[in-house]
Amino acid sequence: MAKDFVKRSENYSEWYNELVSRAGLAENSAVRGCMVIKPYGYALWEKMQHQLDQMFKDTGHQNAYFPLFIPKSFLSREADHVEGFAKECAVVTHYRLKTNPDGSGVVVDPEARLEEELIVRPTSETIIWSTYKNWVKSYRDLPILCNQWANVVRWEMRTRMFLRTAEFLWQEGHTAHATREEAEIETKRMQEVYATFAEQWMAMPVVRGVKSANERFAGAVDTYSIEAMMQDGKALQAGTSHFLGQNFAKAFGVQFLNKENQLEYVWATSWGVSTRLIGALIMTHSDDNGLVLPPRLAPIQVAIVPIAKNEEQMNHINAKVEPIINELKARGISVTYDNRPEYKPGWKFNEYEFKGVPVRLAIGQRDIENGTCEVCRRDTLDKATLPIEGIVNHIVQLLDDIQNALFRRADEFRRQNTRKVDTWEQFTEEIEKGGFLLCHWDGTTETEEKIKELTKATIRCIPFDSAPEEGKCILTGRPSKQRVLFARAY
RNA sequence: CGGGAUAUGGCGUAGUCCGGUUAUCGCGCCUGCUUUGGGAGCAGGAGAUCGCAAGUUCGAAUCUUGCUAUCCCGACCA
Repeated sequence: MAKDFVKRSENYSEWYNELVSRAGLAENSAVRGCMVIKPYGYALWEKMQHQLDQMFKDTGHQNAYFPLFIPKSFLSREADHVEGFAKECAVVTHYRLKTNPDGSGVVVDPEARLEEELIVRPTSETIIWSTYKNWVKSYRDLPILCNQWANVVRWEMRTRMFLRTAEFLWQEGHTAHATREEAEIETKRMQEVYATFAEQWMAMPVVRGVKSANERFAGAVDTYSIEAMMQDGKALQAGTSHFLGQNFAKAFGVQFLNKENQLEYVWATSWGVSTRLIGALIMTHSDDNGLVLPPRLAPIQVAIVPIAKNEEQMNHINAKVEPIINELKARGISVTYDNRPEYKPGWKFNEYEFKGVPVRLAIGQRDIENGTCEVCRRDTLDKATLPIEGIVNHIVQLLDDIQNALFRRADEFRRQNTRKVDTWEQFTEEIEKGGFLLCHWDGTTETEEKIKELTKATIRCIPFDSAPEEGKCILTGRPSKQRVLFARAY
Protein backbone atom coordinates (compact mmCIF):
# COMPACT_ATOMS: atom_id res chain seq x y z
CA MET A 1 0.00 0.00 0.00
CA ALA A 2 1.29 3.39 -0.94
CA LYS A 3 2.22 5.75 1.86
CA ASP A 4 0.13 8.81 2.60
CA PHE A 5 -2.06 8.36 -0.41
CA VAL A 6 -5.70 9.44 -0.21
CA LYS A 7 -8.02 6.47 -0.57
CA ARG A 8 -10.35 6.29 -3.53
CA SER A 9 -13.33 5.55 -1.33
CA GLU A 10 -12.69 8.45 1.06
CA ASN A 11 -12.49 11.37 -1.28
CA TYR A 12 -12.71 10.61 -4.96
CA SER A 13 -11.74 14.09 -6.16
CA GLU A 14 -8.74 14.33 -3.91
CA TRP A 15 -7.68 10.83 -4.83
CA TYR A 16 -7.92 11.75 -8.49
CA ASN A 17 -5.87 14.93 -8.17
CA GLU A 18 -3.18 13.30 -6.13
CA LEU A 19 -3.00 10.35 -8.48
CA VAL A 20 -2.57 12.59 -11.50
CA SER A 21 0.32 14.43 -9.93
CA ARG A 22 2.01 11.51 -8.20
CA ALA A 23 1.87 9.24 -11.22
CA GLY A 24 3.69 11.99 -13.11
CA LEU A 25 0.91 12.64 -15.60
CA ALA A 26 0.30 16.36 -15.13
CA GLU A 27 0.25 19.28 -12.75
CA ASN A 28 -1.52 22.57 -12.44
CA SER A 29 0.35 25.41 -14.05
CA ALA A 30 0.99 29.01 -13.13
CA VAL A 31 -1.71 29.95 -15.60
CA ARG A 32 -5.14 29.69 -14.07
CA GLY A 33 -7.15 26.77 -15.35
CA CYS A 34 -4.33 25.43 -17.48
CA MET A 35 -2.43 22.22 -16.99
CA VAL A 36 1.12 21.09 -17.64
CA ILE A 37 1.14 17.64 -19.18
CA LYS A 38 4.32 15.98 -17.97
CA PRO A 39 6.40 13.56 -20.06
CA TYR A 40 4.70 10.43 -18.76
CA GLY A 41 1.24 11.89 -19.33
CA TYR A 42 2.22 13.02 -22.77
CA ALA A 43 3.65 9.61 -23.61
CA LEU A 44 0.25 8.17 -22.78
CA TRP A 45 -1.46 10.77 -24.94
CA GLU A 46 0.90 9.93 -27.81
CA LYS A 47 -0.05 6.27 -27.59
CA MET A 48 -3.72 7.22 -27.78
CA GLN A 49 -3.06 9.71 -30.54
CA HIS A 50 -1.15 7.18 -32.58
CA GLN A 51 -3.91 4.60 -32.44
CA LEU A 52 -6.71 7.07 -33.11
CA ASP A 53 -4.80 8.58 -35.99
CA GLN A 54 -4.39 5.15 -37.52
CA MET A 55 -8.11 4.51 -37.16
CA PHE A 56 -8.93 7.83 -38.81
CA LYS A 57 -6.64 7.02 -41.71
CA ASP A 58 -8.15 3.57 -42.02
CA THR A 59 -11.51 5.26 -42.48
CA GLY A 60 -10.18 7.50 -45.24
CA HIS A 61 -9.29 10.69 -43.37
CA GLN A 62 -6.31 12.98 -43.76
CA ASN A 63 -4.71 15.37 -41.32
CA ALA A 64 -4.57 19.13 -41.89
CA TYR A 65 -4.06 22.19 -39.75
CA PHE A 66 -6.12 25.36 -39.47
CA PRO A 67 -5.36 28.65 -37.68
CA LEU A 68 -5.52 29.12 -33.94
CA PHE A 69 -7.23 32.47 -34.35
CA ILE A 70 -10.75 32.98 -35.58
CA PRO A 71 -12.01 36.41 -36.65
CA LYS A 72 -14.83 37.38 -34.33
CA SER A 73 -17.28 37.79 -37.21
CA PHE A 74 -16.83 34.14 -38.25
CA LEU A 75 -18.04 32.89 -34.93
CA SER A 76 -21.30 34.75 -35.16
CA ARG A 77 -22.31 33.40 -38.57
CA GLU A 78 -24.08 30.39 -37.12
CA ALA A 79 -26.55 31.59 -34.49
CA ASP A 80 -26.71 28.52 -32.22
CA HIS A 81 -22.99 28.02 -32.44
CA VAL A 82 -22.07 31.49 -31.22
CA GLU A 83 -24.61 31.29 -28.43
CA GLY A 84 -23.10 28.06 -27.20
CA PHE A 85 -19.52 29.27 -27.14
CA ALA A 86 -19.65 33.04 -26.63
CA LYS A 87 -19.48 32.79 -22.85
CA GLU A 88 -16.17 30.97 -22.79
CA CYS A 89 -14.00 32.58 -25.44
CA ALA A 90 -10.57 34.12 -25.01
CA VAL A 91 -10.29 37.23 -27.17
CA VAL A 92 -7.19 38.80 -28.70
CA THR A 93 -7.59 42.56 -28.94
CA HIS A 94 -4.02 43.85 -29.39
CA TYR A 95 -0.88 42.75 -31.19
CA ARG A 96 1.86 44.66 -29.42
CA LEU A 97 3.24 45.56 -26.02
CA LYS A 98 5.39 48.49 -25.06
CA THR A 99 7.56 49.49 -22.14
CA ASN A 100 5.52 50.96 -19.37
CA PRO A 101 6.10 54.77 -19.29
CA ASP A 102 6.76 54.54 -15.55
CA GLY A 103 9.50 52.01 -16.25
CA SER A 104 7.87 49.01 -14.62
CA GLY A 105 7.63 46.15 -17.09
CA VAL A 106 5.43 46.25 -20.17
CA VAL A 107 1.89 47.34 -20.93
CA VAL A 108 -0.46 46.76 -23.84
CA ASP A 109 0.19 49.36 -26.51
CA PRO A 110 -3.16 51.11 -26.97
CA GLU A 111 -2.09 52.08 -30.49
CA ALA A 112 -1.93 48.42 -31.45
CA ARG A 113 -5.59 47.60 -31.23
CA LEU A 114 -6.82 45.05 -33.80
CA GLU A 115 -9.46 46.29 -36.17
CA GLU A 116 -11.31 43.03 -35.71
CA GLU A 117 -10.75 41.01 -32.54
CA LEU A 118 -9.53 37.45 -32.89
CA ILE A 119 -11.01 34.59 -30.92
CA VAL A 120 -8.73 31.80 -29.74
CA ARG A 121 -10.51 28.77 -31.18
CA PRO A 122 -12.85 26.99 -28.79
CA THR A 123 -13.52 24.63 -31.74
CA SER A 124 -12.75 25.10 -35.42
CA GLU A 125 -16.01 24.70 -37.32
CA THR A 126 -16.14 28.34 -38.36
CA ILE A 127 -12.57 28.78 -39.56
CA ILE A 128 -12.72 25.44 -41.33
CA TRP A 129 -16.01 26.10 -43.09
CA SER A 130 -14.80 29.49 -44.24
CA THR A 131 -11.89 27.57 -45.78
CA TYR A 132 -13.96 24.71 -47.21
CA LYS A 133 -15.98 27.30 -49.09
CA ASN A 134 -12.95 27.76 -51.34
CA TRP A 135 -12.28 24.07 -51.67
CA VAL A 136 -15.70 23.01 -52.84
CA LYS A 137 -17.05 23.84 -56.29
CA SER A 138 -18.23 20.55 -57.73
CA TYR A 139 -19.53 17.20 -56.51
CA ARG A 140 -16.15 15.94 -57.66
CA ASP A 141 -14.51 17.87 -54.77
CA LEU A 142 -16.51 15.86 -52.24
CA PRO A 143 -16.24 14.37 -49.77
CA ILE A 144 -13.67 16.32 -47.79
CA LEU A 145 -12.46 14.16 -44.93
CA CYS A 146 -10.06 16.15 -42.73
CA ASN A 147 -8.89 15.84 -39.20
CA GLN A 148 -6.78 18.21 -37.16
CA TRP A 149 -4.75 17.60 -34.02
CA ALA A 150 -4.72 20.84 -32.10
CA ASN A 151 -5.22 22.72 -28.89
CA VAL A 152 -8.37 24.68 -28.12
CA VAL A 153 -9.28 27.17 -25.42
CA ARG A 154 -12.54 27.30 -23.50
CA TRP A 155 -12.54 29.73 -20.61
CA GLU A 156 -14.15 27.52 -18.00
CA MET A 157 -15.03 28.87 -14.57
CA ARG A 158 -13.99 25.76 -12.76
CA THR A 159 -11.41 23.36 -14.03
CA ARG A 160 -10.12 19.89 -13.31
CA MET A 161 -6.99 18.27 -14.68
CA PHE A 162 -7.72 16.40 -17.93
CA LEU A 163 -11.49 16.58 -17.46
CA ARG A 164 -11.98 20.27 -17.95
CA THR A 165 -9.11 22.69 -18.46
CA ALA A 166 -9.04 26.11 -20.05
CA GLU A 167 -6.74 24.85 -22.78
CA PHE A 168 -6.76 21.26 -23.93
CA LEU A 169 -5.39 19.03 -26.65
CA TRP A 170 -7.74 17.18 -28.93
CA GLN A 171 -8.48 16.12 -32.46
CA GLU A 172 -11.38 17.46 -34.43
CA GLY A 173 -12.57 15.89 -37.64
CA HIS A 174 -14.52 18.02 -40.08
CA THR A 175 -16.09 16.45 -43.11
CA ALA A 176 -18.14 17.69 -46.03
CA HIS A 177 -20.44 15.44 -48.05
CA ALA A 178 -22.70 15.64 -51.08
CA THR A 179 -25.66 13.94 -49.44
CA ARG A 180 -27.39 13.84 -46.11
CA GLU A 181 -27.18 10.06 -46.00
CA GLU A 182 -23.44 10.05 -46.52
CA ALA A 183 -22.91 12.61 -43.75
CA GLU A 184 -25.13 10.67 -41.37
CA ILE A 185 -23.22 7.48 -42.09
CA GLU A 186 -19.98 9.34 -41.43
CA THR A 187 -21.26 10.66 -38.10
CA LYS A 188 -22.17 7.19 -36.90
CA ARG A 189 -19.00 5.66 -38.31
CA MET A 190 -16.84 8.01 -36.28
CA GLN A 191 -18.88 7.43 -33.15
CA GLU A 192 -18.21 3.74 -33.68
CA VAL A 193 -14.49 4.42 -34.17
CA TYR A 194 -14.49 6.17 -30.80
CA ALA A 195 -16.47 3.39 -29.16
CA THR A 196 -14.08 0.79 -30.55
CA PHE A 197 -11.10 2.74 -29.34
CA ALA A 198 -12.63 3.15 -25.87
CA GLU A 199 -13.51 -0.50 -25.52
CA GLN A 200 -10.67 -2.28 -27.24
CA TRP A 201 -7.81 0.04 -26.38
CA MET A 202 -8.82 1.82 -23.22
CA ALA A 203 -10.68 -1.26 -21.92
CA MET A 204 -13.48 1.15 -21.07
CA PRO A 205 -17.03 0.08 -21.87
CA VAL A 206 -19.21 2.86 -23.28
CA VAL A 207 -22.85 3.50 -24.06
CA ARG A 208 -23.48 4.59 -27.63
CA GLY A 209 -26.37 6.91 -28.10
CA VAL A 210 -27.74 10.20 -29.29
CA LYS A 211 -27.99 13.38 -27.23
CA SER A 212 -31.23 15.10 -26.34
CA ALA A 213 -31.82 18.54 -27.87
CA ASN A 214 -30.70 20.13 -24.64
CA GLU A 215 -27.29 18.48 -24.62
CA ARG A 216 -26.66 18.79 -28.31
CA PHE A 217 -23.58 20.53 -29.73
CA ALA A 218 -24.19 24.20 -30.55
CA GLY A 219 -24.99 24.25 -34.23
CA ALA A 220 -25.56 20.52 -34.72
CA VAL A 221 -28.66 18.74 -35.96
CA ASP A 222 -27.76 15.62 -33.99
CA THR A 223 -25.01 14.79 -31.54
CA TYR A 224 -23.94 11.20 -31.03
CA SER A 225 -21.81 10.40 -28.03
CA ILE A 226 -20.09 7.67 -26.13
CA GLU A 227 -20.73 7.80 -22.40
CA ALA A 228 -18.59 6.04 -19.83
CA MET A 229 -19.18 5.35 -16.16
CA MET A 230 -16.51 6.42 -13.72
CA GLN A 231 -15.77 4.55 -10.49
CA ASP A 232 -17.70 7.07 -8.40
CA GLY A 233 -20.80 6.39 -10.48
CA LYS A 234 -20.72 9.62 -12.44
CA ALA A 235 -20.97 9.71 -16.20
CA LEU A 236 -18.28 11.07 -18.47
CA GLN A 237 -18.89 12.08 -22.06
CA ALA A 238 -15.86 10.52 -23.67
CA GLY A 239 -16.37 11.46 -27.28
CA THR A 240 -18.86 13.13 -29.58
CA SER A 241 -19.70 12.96 -33.24
CA HIS A 242 -22.00 15.60 -34.68
CA PHE A 243 -24.24 15.58 -37.72
CA LEU A 244 -24.26 19.27 -38.62
CA GLY A 245 -26.79 19.07 -41.44
CA GLN A 246 -26.38 22.06 -43.75
CA ASN A 247 -26.14 24.60 -40.93
CA PHE A 248 -22.52 25.53 -41.42
CA ALA A 249 -22.67 25.18 -45.20
CA LYS A 250 -25.46 27.75 -45.23
CA ALA A 251 -23.73 30.02 -42.72
CA PHE A 252 -20.55 30.05 -44.81
CA GLY A 253 -22.06 29.60 -48.24
CA VAL A 254 -20.46 26.29 -49.07
CA GLN A 255 -22.20 25.05 -52.22
CA PHE A 256 -21.38 22.66 -55.01
CA LEU A 257 -22.73 21.80 -58.44
CA ASN A 258 -24.20 18.32 -58.54
CA LYS A 259 -24.27 15.98 -61.53
CA GLU A 260 -27.48 17.63 -62.70
CA ASN A 261 -25.70 21.01 -62.68
CA GLN A 262 -27.75 22.24 -59.74
CA LEU A 263 -26.29 24.23 -56.86
CA GLU A 264 -26.57 22.47 -53.48
CA TYR A 265 -25.33 23.08 -49.95
CA VAL A 266 -22.96 20.44 -48.64
CA TRP A 267 -23.71 18.24 -45.61
CA ALA A 268 -21.35 18.33 -42.69
CA THR A 269 -20.06 16.39 -39.71
CA SER A 270 -17.60 17.11 -36.96
CA TRP A 271 -16.26 14.82 -34.28
CA GLY A 272 -13.69 14.99 -31.52
CA VAL A 273 -12.02 13.43 -28.55
CA SER A 274 -9.60 15.12 -26.22
CA THR A 275 -7.07 14.60 -23.46
CA ARG A 276 -10.17 14.12 -21.34
CA LEU A 277 -9.81 10.48 -22.37
CA ILE A 278 -6.83 10.34 -20.02
CA GLY A 279 -9.10 11.41 -17.19
CA ALA A 280 -11.54 8.74 -18.27
CA LEU A 281 -8.82 6.13 -18.26
CA ILE A 282 -7.76 7.07 -14.74
CA MET A 283 -11.27 7.05 -13.36
CA THR A 284 -12.15 3.75 -15.00
CA HIS A 285 -9.34 1.50 -13.80
CA SER A 286 -7.11 3.05 -11.15
CA ASP A 287 -7.03 2.08 -7.49
CA ASP A 288 -5.56 3.01 -4.10
CA ASN A 289 -2.10 1.98 -5.27
CA GLY A 290 -2.14 4.36 -8.19
CA LEU A 291 -2.76 4.29 -11.87
CA VAL A 292 -3.81 1.13 -13.70
CA LEU A 293 -3.17 1.33 -17.42
CA PRO A 294 -4.48 -1.05 -20.07
CA PRO A 295 -1.50 -2.82 -21.68
CA ARG A 296 -2.38 -1.64 -25.18
CA LEU A 297 -1.93 2.01 -24.16
CA ALA A 298 0.66 1.81 -21.40
CA PRO A 299 3.81 3.77 -22.36
CA ILE A 300 5.78 1.21 -20.36
CA GLN A 301 4.29 -2.28 -20.56
CA VAL A 302 6.90 -4.16 -18.57
CA ALA A 303 9.21 -2.88 -15.85
CA ILE A 304 12.08 -5.09 -14.73
CA VAL A 305 13.54 -4.51 -11.28
CA PRO A 306 16.79 -6.20 -10.27
CA ILE A 307 17.44 -7.00 -6.61
CA ALA A 308 21.14 -7.13 -5.91
CA LYS A 309 23.15 -7.01 -2.71
CA ASN A 310 26.36 -5.99 -4.43
CA GLU A 311 27.88 -5.08 -7.75
CA GLU A 312 28.81 -8.63 -8.61
CA GLN A 313 25.23 -9.79 -8.18
CA MET A 314 24.03 -6.83 -10.20
CA ASN A 315 26.35 -7.82 -13.05
CA HIS A 316 24.97 -11.35 -13.03
CA ILE A 317 21.43 -10.06 -13.12
CA ASN A 318 22.21 -7.55 -15.87
CA ALA A 319 23.56 -10.39 -18.00
CA LYS A 320 20.59 -12.61 -17.25
CA VAL A 321 18.05 -9.88 -18.02
CA GLU A 322 19.55 -8.63 -21.27
CA PRO A 323 18.22 -11.43 -23.51
CA ILE A 324 14.79 -11.08 -21.93
CA ILE A 325 14.72 -7.37 -22.74
CA ASN A 326 15.84 -8.00 -26.30
CA GLU A 327 13.24 -10.66 -26.83
CA LEU A 328 10.47 -8.49 -25.37
CA LYS A 329 11.49 -5.60 -27.61
CA ALA A 330 11.57 -7.91 -30.60
CA ARG A 331 7.95 -8.81 -29.79
CA GLY A 332 7.04 -5.12 -29.83
CA ILE A 333 6.72 -4.76 -26.08
CA SER A 334 7.98 -1.61 -24.41
CA VAL A 335 10.15 -2.48 -21.46
CA THR A 336 12.09 -0.54 -18.86
CA TYR A 337 14.99 -2.10 -17.01
CA ASP A 338 15.50 -0.10 -13.84
CA ASN A 339 18.86 -0.93 -12.32
CA ARG A 340 19.44 2.50 -10.84
CA PRO A 341 21.43 1.90 -7.68
CA GLU A 342 20.12 4.95 -5.85
CA TYR A 343 16.65 3.50 -5.36
CA LYS A 344 15.76 0.37 -3.47
CA PRO A 345 13.59 -2.35 -5.00
CA GLY A 346 10.65 -1.56 -2.73
CA TRP A 347 10.69 2.04 -3.83
CA LYS A 348 10.69 0.98 -7.47
CA PHE A 349 7.82 -1.46 -6.94
CA ASN A 350 5.71 1.35 -5.58
CA GLU A 351 6.80 3.71 -8.29
CA TYR A 352 5.80 1.42 -11.15
CA GLU A 353 2.55 0.60 -9.46
CA PHE A 354 1.85 4.29 -9.20
CA LYS A 355 2.58 4.70 -12.87
CA GLY A 356 0.25 1.86 -13.73
CA VAL A 357 2.81 -0.33 -15.50
CA PRO A 358 0.85 -3.52 -16.31
CA VAL A 359 3.56 -6.10 -15.64
CA ARG A 360 6.54 -6.01 -13.33
CA LEU A 361 9.39 -8.48 -13.24
CA ALA A 362 11.67 -8.79 -10.23
CA ILE A 363 14.91 -10.76 -10.42
CA GLY A 364 17.24 -11.32 -7.48
CA GLN A 365 20.00 -13.67 -6.41
CA ARG A 366 17.43 -16.28 -5.40
CA ASP A 367 16.04 -16.24 -8.93
CA ILE A 368 19.46 -16.40 -10.53
CA GLU A 369 20.11 -19.60 -8.58
CA ASN A 370 16.73 -21.11 -9.42
CA GLY A 371 16.43 -19.85 -12.99
CA THR A 372 13.22 -18.00 -12.08
CA CYS A 373 11.80 -14.50 -11.79
CA GLU A 374 8.87 -12.92 -10.02
CA VAL A 375 6.03 -11.68 -12.19
CA CYS A 376 3.52 -9.22 -10.76
CA ARG A 377 0.44 -8.02 -12.62
CA ARG A 378 -0.78 -4.51 -11.84
CA ASP A 379 -4.52 -5.06 -12.11
CA THR A 380 -4.76 -7.66 -9.35
CA LEU A 381 -1.27 -7.26 -7.83
CA ASP A 382 -0.99 -11.05 -7.96
CA LYS A 383 2.58 -12.30 -7.88
CA ALA A 384 3.97 -15.54 -9.24
CA THR A 385 7.46 -16.98 -9.40
CA LEU A 386 8.02 -18.52 -12.81
CA PRO A 387 10.89 -20.06 -14.75
CA ILE A 388 12.79 -17.58 -16.91
CA GLU A 389 12.58 -20.14 -19.66
CA GLY A 390 9.54 -19.15 -21.73
CA ILE A 391 8.89 -16.01 -19.70
CA VAL A 392 8.45 -13.81 -22.77
CA ASN A 393 5.60 -15.91 -24.10
CA HIS A 394 4.05 -15.80 -20.69
CA ILE A 395 4.28 -12.00 -20.58
CA VAL A 396 2.78 -11.59 -24.03
CA GLN A 397 -0.15 -13.70 -22.91
CA LEU A 398 -0.37 -11.94 -19.56
CA LEU A 399 -0.58 -8.49 -21.18
CA ASP A 400 -3.45 -9.76 -23.24
CA ASP A 401 -5.14 -11.23 -20.19
CA ILE A 402 -4.81 -7.96 -18.28
CA GLN A 403 -6.30 -6.00 -21.16
CA ASN A 404 -9.33 -8.30 -21.19
CA ALA A 405 -9.62 -8.48 -17.42
CA LEU A 406 -9.71 -4.69 -17.14
CA PHE A 407 -12.50 -4.46 -19.64
CA ARG A 408 -14.49 -7.21 -17.95
CA ARG A 409 -14.06 -5.60 -14.54
CA ALA A 410 -15.18 -2.19 -15.79
CA ASP A 411 -18.06 -3.74 -17.70
CA GLU A 412 -19.19 -5.62 -14.63
CA PHE A 413 -19.04 -2.45 -12.55
CA ARG A 414 -21.11 -0.61 -15.08
CA ARG A 415 -23.67 -3.38 -15.24
CA GLN A 416 -24.03 -3.41 -11.46
CA ASN A 417 -24.53 0.33 -11.37
CA THR A 418 -27.05 0.64 -14.17
CA ARG A 419 -30.64 0.37 -13.00
CA LYS A 420 -34.13 0.77 -14.37
CA VAL A 421 -36.18 3.27 -12.42
CA ASP A 422 -39.89 3.92 -12.91
CA THR A 423 -41.07 6.39 -10.28
CA TRP A 424 -39.98 9.86 -9.29
CA GLU A 425 -39.54 8.87 -5.68
CA GLN A 426 -37.31 5.99 -6.66
CA PHE A 427 -35.41 8.25 -9.03
CA THR A 428 -34.51 10.87 -6.42
CA GLU A 429 -33.39 8.10 -4.11
CA GLU A 430 -31.37 6.13 -6.65
CA ILE A 431 -29.64 9.11 -8.23
CA GLU A 432 -27.92 9.77 -4.90
CA LYS A 433 -26.28 6.34 -5.10
CA GLY A 434 -24.62 7.20 -8.39
CA GLY A 435 -24.61 5.16 -11.55
CA PHE A 436 -26.78 5.16 -14.66
CA LEU A 437 -30.56 5.19 -14.43
CA LEU A 438 -32.66 4.02 -17.35
CA CYS A 439 -35.93 5.88 -17.22
CA HIS A 440 -38.88 6.99 -19.26
CA TRP A 441 -38.96 10.63 -20.26
CA ASP A 442 -41.65 12.61 -22.04
CA GLY A 443 -39.21 13.95 -24.61
CA THR A 444 -39.47 17.63 -23.69
CA THR A 445 -36.65 20.02 -22.90
CA GLU A 446 -38.67 21.51 -20.04
CA THR A 447 -38.91 18.18 -18.25
CA GLU A 448 -35.23 17.50 -18.78
CA GLU A 449 -34.30 20.87 -17.33
CA LYS A 450 -36.65 20.45 -14.41
CA ILE A 451 -35.06 17.11 -13.58
CA LYS A 452 -31.62 18.66 -13.82
CA GLU A 453 -32.63 21.47 -11.53
CA LEU A 454 -34.12 19.11 -8.96
CA THR A 455 -31.49 16.37 -8.97
CA LYS A 456 -28.42 17.59 -10.94
CA ALA A 457 -28.96 14.57 -13.17
CA THR A 458 -28.95 15.01 -16.93
CA ILE A 459 -29.87 12.85 -19.87
CA ARG A 460 -26.53 11.46 -20.96
CA CYS A 461 -27.97 9.99 -24.11
CA ILE A 462 -30.78 8.08 -25.69
CA PRO A 463 -29.01 4.73 -26.03
CA PHE A 464 -29.12 2.95 -29.36
CA ASP A 465 -29.70 -0.37 -27.65
CA SER A 466 -32.72 0.92 -25.76
CA ALA A 467 -35.60 -1.18 -27.08
CA PRO A 468 -38.97 0.48 -27.75
CA GLU A 469 -41.10 0.16 -24.65
CA GLU A 470 -44.30 1.87 -23.53
CA GLY A 471 -43.98 3.76 -20.28
CA LYS A 472 -44.63 6.94 -18.35
CA CYS A 473 -42.26 9.83 -17.80
CA ILE A 474 -40.77 9.65 -14.30
CA LEU A 475 -41.50 13.31 -13.63
CA THR A 476 -44.65 14.20 -15.57
CA GLY A 477 -46.23 10.80 -16.09
CA ARG A 478 -46.77 11.59 -19.74
CA PRO A 479 -46.35 8.72 -22.21
CA SER A 480 -42.89 7.66 -23.39
CA LYS A 481 -41.86 5.07 -25.93
CA GLN A 482 -38.33 4.38 -24.79
CA ARG A 483 -36.00 4.58 -21.84
CA VAL A 484 -33.20 7.15 -21.78
CA LEU A 485 -29.99 7.24 -19.74
CA PHE A 486 -29.89 9.59 -16.76
CA ALA A 487 -26.83 10.27 -14.60
CA ARG A 488 -24.89 12.94 -12.86
CA ALA A 489 -22.00 13.86 -15.07
CA TYR A 490 -18.56 15.38 -15.02
C1' C B 1 -20.01 37.34 -10.77
C1' G B 2 -22.15 36.04 -5.40
C1' G B 3 -20.74 33.24 -0.39
C1' G B 4 -16.56 31.25 2.54
C1' A B 5 -11.42 30.37 3.42
C1' U B 6 -6.20 30.53 2.76
C1' A B 7 -1.22 32.72 1.57
C1' U B 8 5.33 30.76 6.04
C1' G B 9 12.29 26.90 2.24
C1' G B 10 10.99 22.74 -3.80
C1' C B 11 6.29 20.37 -1.32
C1' G B 12 3.28 19.90 3.13
C1' U B 13 3.06 22.52 7.75
C1' A B 14 3.62 24.81 13.47
C1' G B 15 3.53 29.57 15.30
C1' U B 16 -1.02 34.39 14.27
C1' C B 17 -6.29 34.81 18.85
C1' C B 18 -2.74 37.46 23.36
C1' G B 19 3.48 41.47 18.95
C1' G B 20 9.35 40.15 22.14
C1' U B 21 15.86 35.37 21.72
C1' U B 22 18.56 32.52 16.15
C1' A B 23 10.67 31.07 12.76
C1' U B 24 8.74 24.77 14.16
C1' C B 25 8.39 19.98 12.29
C1' G B 26 8.00 16.28 8.28
C1' C B 27 9.03 15.03 3.10
C1' G B 28 12.44 16.13 -0.61
C1' C B 29 17.64 17.90 -1.75
C1' C B 30 23.44 17.65 -0.82
C1' U B 31 27.80 14.77 1.74
C1' G B 32 29.56 10.29 4.15
C1' C B 33 29.12 5.35 6.02
C1' U B 34 26.06 1.13 6.52
C1' U B 35 22.09 -0.93 3.40
C1' U B 36 19.03 -3.46 -1.06
C1' G B 37 13.05 -9.75 -1.89
C1' G B 38 7.60 -3.92 -0.65
C1' G B 39 8.75 3.40 -0.35
C1' A B 40 16.14 1.87 4.36
C1' G B 41 19.11 3.62 8.94
C1' C B 42 22.47 6.88 11.24
C1' A B 43 25.46 11.33 11.23
C1' G B 44 26.33 15.99 9.16
C1' G B 45 24.76 20.02 5.70
C1' A B 46 22.34 23.62 2.35
C1' G B 47 17.84 25.99 1.68
C1' A B 48 12.66 31.29 3.97
C1' U B 49 13.25 39.19 2.08
C1' C B 50 6.78 34.72 6.55
C1' G B 51 2.02 36.77 -0.89
C1' C B 52 2.74 42.39 -2.15
C1' A B 53 2.41 47.57 -0.33
C1' A B 54 1.61 51.06 3.30
C1' G B 55 0.55 52.02 8.49
C1' U B 56 0.76 51.35 14.16
C1' U B 57 5.06 50.21 17.47
C1' C B 58 11.30 50.57 20.80
C1' G B 59 10.13 45.95 18.18
C1' A B 60 5.49 42.84 13.24
C1' A B 61 4.91 36.13 10.38
C1' U B 62 1.59 37.94 14.43
C1' C B 63 -2.25 44.14 14.91
C1' U B 64 -4.72 47.82 10.99
C1' U B 65 -5.82 49.22 5.87
C1' G B 66 -5.37 48.41 0.75
C1' C B 67 -3.92 45.20 -3.20
C1' U B 68 -2.81 40.48 -5.52
C1' A B 69 -3.08 35.33 -6.04
C1' U B 70 -4.99 30.58 -5.00
C1' C B 71 -8.60 26.97 -3.13
C1' C B 72 -13.66 25.39 -1.76
C1' C B 73 -19.22 26.08 -2.34
C1' G B 74 -22.72 28.28 -5.91
C1' A B 75 -23.58 30.18 -10.95
C1' C B 76 -21.25 28.45 -15.70
C1' C B 77 -19.48 23.82 -18.30
C1' A B 78 -21.70 22.77 -27.00
